[in-house]
Amino acid sequence: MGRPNEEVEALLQEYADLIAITGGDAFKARAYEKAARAIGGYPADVSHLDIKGLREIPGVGKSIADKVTEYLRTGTVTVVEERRAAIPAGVRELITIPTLGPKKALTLYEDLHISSVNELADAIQAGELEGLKGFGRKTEENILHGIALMQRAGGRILLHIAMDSAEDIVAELSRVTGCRRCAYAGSLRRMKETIGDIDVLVAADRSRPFMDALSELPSTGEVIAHGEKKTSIRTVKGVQVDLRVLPPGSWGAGLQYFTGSKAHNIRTRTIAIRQGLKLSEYGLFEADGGKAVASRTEEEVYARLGLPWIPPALREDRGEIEAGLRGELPEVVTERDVRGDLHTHTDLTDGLAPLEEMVAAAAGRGYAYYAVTDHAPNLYMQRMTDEKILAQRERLRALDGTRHRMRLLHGTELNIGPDGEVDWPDDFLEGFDLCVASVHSHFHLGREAMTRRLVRACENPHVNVIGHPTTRIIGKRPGIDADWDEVFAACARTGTALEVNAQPDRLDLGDEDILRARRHGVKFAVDTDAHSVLHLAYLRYGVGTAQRGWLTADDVVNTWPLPRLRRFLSKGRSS
DNA sequence: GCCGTTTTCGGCCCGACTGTTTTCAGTCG
Repeated sequence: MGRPNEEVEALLQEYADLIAITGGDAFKARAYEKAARAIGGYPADVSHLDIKGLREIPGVGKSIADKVTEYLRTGTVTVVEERRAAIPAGVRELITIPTLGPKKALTLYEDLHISSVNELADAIQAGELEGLKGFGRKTEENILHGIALMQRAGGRILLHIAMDSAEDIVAELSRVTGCRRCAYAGSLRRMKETIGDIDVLVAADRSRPFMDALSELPSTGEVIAHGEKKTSIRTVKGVQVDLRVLPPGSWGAGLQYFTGSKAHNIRTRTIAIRQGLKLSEYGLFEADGGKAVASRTEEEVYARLGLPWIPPALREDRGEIEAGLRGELPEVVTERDVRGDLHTHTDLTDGLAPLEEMVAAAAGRGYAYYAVTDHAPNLYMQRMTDEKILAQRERLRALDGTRHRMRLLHGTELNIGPDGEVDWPDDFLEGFDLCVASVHSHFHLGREAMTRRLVRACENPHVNVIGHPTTRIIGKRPGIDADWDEVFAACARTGTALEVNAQPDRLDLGDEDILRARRHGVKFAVDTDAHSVLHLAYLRYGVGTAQRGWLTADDVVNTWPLPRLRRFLSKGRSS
């Protein structure tokens, strides 16, 4: 069930929330938040650290180190339990609603005894908030909107949460005697941005040991169904997992069937029918007589249907069948193609790790190049100055080439102001190897103004990548409104790449927008926007999203060799 | 609660925006 670091991070974050809700010292709450984040992003396993080791983590002092130790030893922390007893869990849930923070949550709880999102929605509908101090009509609207946004995610979970659970379960089941194959399928394998439930497949002659093993995992909270062919459980984190055990001979057909999507499978089954065949999770059979013709591998099943093997990320019935039949399936970009990350942070701004550690971790991933792009001054809270970024450049140049010959690029993440302006003048920007530029404020300009703003940013001769272009946060904040076709055209015209931001709660651009942008001839940068060493591994989600957008390596500038990338970054200026 | 051009306690990411106020509190990035 996740790394101990994540458990501790969640616990400390919860404690911070509880302090905030109960009106405790805001700085104390922030101290816990900071420590939570630092522990979550800390490379070493906290359960292997003693008090001294824990206190070496930035933001962790005596008190927090003691609480972490208490948690690791006993599984609980007394003071956290006390606060939990005082505040129902549902009250904490309230602050996950955008625009609703700890103060309003406490008012709702104390004055109206509201302790869940549903109760709040009902109370607003019933007009019970009228007259409550600080809650006007507009606030009610915003809250209802926030709740709707949350519910639209429909209990679906983010990709990386599902992936962590799925990989744990696959690892566990793979150890069970008799396991021939084990893998996750479904929307997770297709790398959809949110996941409803996790499908796990096992190939084995006997199903019982696997059904039992899943039911008995420590991460299993509740067994929903326990049968011969299928077992469903809910993890302690509330994620539903469906396990199916297939005869080894049916592995390929089963994997194909349970990977979906439904729309893709309808197409493959229709093709089978037209050829006098029948396709099911057990194999491809002759319609009359039922003789099996293919089932061992996915390749075999697709081949018998006259199709090449189709990468799971493409299986959405968005033209992949037709392209496959024509032999024009794109060779989608893979993680191996990526030569470097072009958007990353260090502890000079809001990253957790120092420059040297991020660079060492990047080198460990085998990158040919790596860009450091800390925040620029207009994101005031980061307190960037000319002196600080230039000093970082010195440090970076000194490190350049010392790590497996990986080349370092010095960049920055600029802020795109409401009129499309950025933080520094041209002559200062000239000194960077590349500039990412992103929207961090003024999310509610009108469509026209927003479009003009983004186009102007593209036209800046120093802006190379538009970071997280829509600024959406999945399940929390919709993307900004702009005439995207016009923005995409501007990107193509000016040689500005669009980012596919790999943070699992962003995945921005998303697959649909990528497909649209690609038609304009835009180039892309698949970046992690890493704020810690661990985030560098999020690249896989960005690549998955890029694949869902049908991108090839040629579409993605950070798969290119460095000289070609540098030419792109010069935007036509003589360098 | 953590941290320190620091040894003992004061400052802690700072500014903008929104909505509810009528001078400001709460939330967000």
